[in-house]
Amino acid sequence: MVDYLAELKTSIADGLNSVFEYKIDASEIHLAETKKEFQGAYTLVVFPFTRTLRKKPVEIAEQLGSWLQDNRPQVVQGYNVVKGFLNIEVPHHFWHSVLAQIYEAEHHGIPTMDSTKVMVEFASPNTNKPLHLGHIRNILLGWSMSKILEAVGHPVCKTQIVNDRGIAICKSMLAWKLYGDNETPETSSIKGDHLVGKYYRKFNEALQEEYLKWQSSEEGIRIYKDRDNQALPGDQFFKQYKNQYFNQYSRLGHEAREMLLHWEEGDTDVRALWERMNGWVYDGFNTTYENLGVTFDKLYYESETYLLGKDIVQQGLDSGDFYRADDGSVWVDLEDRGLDKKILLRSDGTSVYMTQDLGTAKMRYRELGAKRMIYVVGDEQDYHFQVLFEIVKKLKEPYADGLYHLSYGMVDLPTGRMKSREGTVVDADDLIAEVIQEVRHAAIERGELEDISQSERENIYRQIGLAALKFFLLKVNAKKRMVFDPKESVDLQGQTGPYIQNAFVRIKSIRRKLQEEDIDLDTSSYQQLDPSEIDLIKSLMTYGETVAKAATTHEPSLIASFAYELSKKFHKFYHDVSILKAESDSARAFRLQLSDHVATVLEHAMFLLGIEMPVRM
RNA sequence: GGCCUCGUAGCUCAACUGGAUAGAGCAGCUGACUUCUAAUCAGCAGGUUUCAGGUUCGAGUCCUGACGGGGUCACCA
Repeated sequence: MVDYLAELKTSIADGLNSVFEYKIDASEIHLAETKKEFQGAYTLVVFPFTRTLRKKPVEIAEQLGSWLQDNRPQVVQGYNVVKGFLNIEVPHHFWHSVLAQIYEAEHHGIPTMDSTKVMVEFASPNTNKPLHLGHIRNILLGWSMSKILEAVGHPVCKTQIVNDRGIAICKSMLAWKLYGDNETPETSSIKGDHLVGKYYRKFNEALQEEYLKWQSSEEGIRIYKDRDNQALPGDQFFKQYKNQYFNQYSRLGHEAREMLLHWEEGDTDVRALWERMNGWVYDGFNTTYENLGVTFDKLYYESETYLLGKDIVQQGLDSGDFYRADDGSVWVDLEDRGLDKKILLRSDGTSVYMTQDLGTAKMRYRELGAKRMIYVVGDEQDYHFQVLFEIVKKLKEPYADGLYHLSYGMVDLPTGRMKSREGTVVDADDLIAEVIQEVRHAAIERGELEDISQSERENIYRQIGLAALKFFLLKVNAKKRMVFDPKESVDLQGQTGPYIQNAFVRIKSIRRKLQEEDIDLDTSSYQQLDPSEIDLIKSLMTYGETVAKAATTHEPSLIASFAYELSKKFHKFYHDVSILKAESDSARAFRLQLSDHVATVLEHAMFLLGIEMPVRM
């Protein structure tokens, strides 16, 4: 659909050739949209040609413009030159044909780029506590990325890896055993993941209490006296020492580690408790996922993958890519690639995180046949993935070039980082409930939707609330750290999800008014388009390439920006011209077609973000 | 400290990868609903793009350095 632009580029290339005998491929010509303070639709920057043509920019632009107007009148209606910028005016009949092309285009004009299978991993929760705001950003980014990749032709496998084992869940289990009094989600009516999180907190409280007592015990006093840095005050010393205390002196620490050992040995009781409590957590997570509107195609559990990767280590040793240290540990040296040495097997032969990830990648490649794998993980793990990918390259795995870390920035609060110790972590379930509640309030105040059933109304509140939340998180460049202001996230006006939904609802409302009325579909006699109409068409034309770009750059925020811009232009159009009471039948038909298409594209763009569109609001 | 990363309006974010007078939203002020949904539109105000150099026709964008924030440098995950 961009046929028009292709035609324009070819014309420009022809012009450069005939006027200046300058040969250039049309694909190398870069056109920008003309800024709104100037006349014209598209702009060619002629500065780059000045050097080879040895002419002043204005001369080049003038001669080229004049040639285009004379020799390609069907493409270029007029032009003007400002400094080195050639602004090109497009004949109105082109907008008609462009709209028609857009209307008929398959897949909304999104090009099919690649049909390689790709795996996207976008959730990796620990089972010792509920999901929070950070997980939400992670999940939404991954979900959107999956939809975008599907839109350009990839079969996508959406995966989750559950960190279901380790010391953390043992802490929750131990605390539950000690203080739980057999409490279950049923007896307490607490959501399963929250209940397990409650005991995780309980463990840390108990540990802290125990630690404080220890600090004034004989042993504690002795350790403090013997500290290396004598200048360090007590509270700071003990803060630093906590980890060591946990591992060496703590009774609770000892018991938790015992439990982990029992778990690894397959102790029936421990395993039973583990399965039971993890089961509660999964029920809880599933509710949250359902509320967020996300699903997964394949689940992986760390308890099943944590031993993987040892064969890869062997393979690396055999090929000489890895080496064994004197104490038996296995390492990889990546210093020639600007990285460090990294351990892959401990001296006792057990695997580390990296080993596990190597094994999991290989397993996924075999199982899913995915040569491309995208890991949606926070930027604190940038280095880890850099190393992981380098190792895979070193081993020349067939999927080595298809690995990508979609790294996103942390979510901060206006008060700073979320800190579980300070209780500032924004809980996922609470947050979802709050945005919906906010919408309910606003809707009741506006007195809208009173004529429909309670359940329909609630569904719309849910759609709007989630749109506000999701759009708020997705409009920001994924790589950037962002500030989450709870007040702003429930905003329903301005640059928000509901603003976009509102544009859609307005169109649907017009459609409802039409009923069975006949619409004259002949739009050709509508000649003089309104600027707001041209603006809309120009936006619609770019949808396909926007999606393509979002796919290649792994950047859902591009879709969010697009949807916002398109809605903004629609609201302006809606305000400036009358649709149902248009000045002529053909104007009316034209505007209806245009509006319909805006609705279709908006709905699709929002679908790529994982946001539903209500028909009323 | 080494490496990575970010720094744009009071606040939250854009800026088509080097193009015109740096744009939106929120917050503030002013106007527009008997009209197709005002969850909207129009306007005012708000900037030395952290600072200092450099590259060139042209820099928020590229290079060097400084300052400031964040991350990461475990036989943790």
